[in-house]
Amino acid sequence: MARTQGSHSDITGPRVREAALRLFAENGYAAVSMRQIAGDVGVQAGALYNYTPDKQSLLFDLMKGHMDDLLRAWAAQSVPETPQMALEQFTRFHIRFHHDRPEAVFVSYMELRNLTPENFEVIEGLRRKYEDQLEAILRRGVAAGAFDVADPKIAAMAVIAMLTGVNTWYREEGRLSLPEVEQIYWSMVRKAVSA
Amino acid sequence: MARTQGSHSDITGPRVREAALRLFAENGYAAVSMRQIAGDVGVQAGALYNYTPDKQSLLFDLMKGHMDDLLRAWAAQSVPETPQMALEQFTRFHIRFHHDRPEAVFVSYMELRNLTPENFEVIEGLRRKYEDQLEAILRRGVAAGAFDVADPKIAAMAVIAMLTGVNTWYREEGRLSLPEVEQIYWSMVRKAVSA
DNA sequence: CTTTGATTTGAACGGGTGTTCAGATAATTC
DNA sequence: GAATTATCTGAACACCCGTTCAAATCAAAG
Repeated sequence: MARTQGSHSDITGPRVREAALRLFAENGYAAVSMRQIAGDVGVQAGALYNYTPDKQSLLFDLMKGHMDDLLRAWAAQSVPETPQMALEQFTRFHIRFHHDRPEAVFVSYMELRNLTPENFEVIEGLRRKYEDQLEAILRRGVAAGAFDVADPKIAAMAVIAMLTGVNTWYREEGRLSLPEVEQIYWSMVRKAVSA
Repeated sequence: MARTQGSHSDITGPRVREAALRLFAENGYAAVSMRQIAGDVGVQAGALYNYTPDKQSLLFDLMKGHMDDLLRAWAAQSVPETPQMALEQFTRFHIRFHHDRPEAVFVSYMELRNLTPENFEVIEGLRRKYEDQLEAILRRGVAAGAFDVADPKIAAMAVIAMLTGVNTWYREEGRLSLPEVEQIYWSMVRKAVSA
């Protein structure tokens, strides 16, 4: 018995990635077995190897895909006129984008140490690229006299850490809507770097 | 062959916890085996069970110990006169305390999902207790007209996320000393919640 | 110096791991 | 409708897992 009715590469491939993402987010990369992922897809473990060379590549592809999505979505934004507007755009963009894909965010932040050194370098490079976007905004604001931060690089790290933290506590059914959260965080970010 | 010269419970016990903490921080709870921990201590795997009933308790005890240390150290501080001074105290305390024990911090934030539900509840309760300390400071500041935050609870989460982020990038050999980092973050925190 | 009790070993338990692959099956092509 | 190709199964590979426990060893007590 093999190949149940209606099965296709185009269907199984994405389902493998979806199941892996969900299980990695829920239980952690090391705690999830290929057999678990396969079971979730409704297939035997061996079949997974039609879609990934190994477990490590599955993790890496998920994280790389997430970082690519992030940078692509950011690059697709319009360029605001002032540093102040750019910072507001970044704040709201970061909160929304991360809110929309909590599993990918969680995996990308938690499973860095389970990447091989080479794969880690790639993801780390992409992350730095994203951080550089905010740092550039802050530098422009300082140059224009709109912001006052002692160290733009560190301020960028601080702001990103603060914004990413939303994912740890925000619940859809909670007392605040996402726009309200955006507003609260934008207010804090604006003041934190204000001149 | 058993029990090599000079071995004692008082020595092996702490060494087990130290090895477990270091290995959990480095590779993650699920990826570390009892045999690895034992090997690090210089003992066979079976001997570990003189010091912990099981692997889960080892993780829980490390995390519980860390949270207890945190709350005890915070409680030992003097109570400042103004909300502004209290916030500065919290900011500097958090950065220093977390800087001093990066492994315990890392494990306590990364391995929450590897706790049993009951153990998770305990750790989560302690964490909330700590967050409540900051929230109380913010509320007092708002009541006194010194701070302006739309939502003290969320502001507390935001500040803590920002401060804890220091651990992800700070390096002893980096270009900034810890007092300098404290100053930069205090400046941002102060402004972020300012009236 | 013997006895006692704490400490550790080493082997075993049942079970799970990532990965490979020949053979079976189903969809597609001619 | 037969041949081809993509897809999947099921079993096997060598190895690692947390935990238990009788037996061995060592430190301390009498």
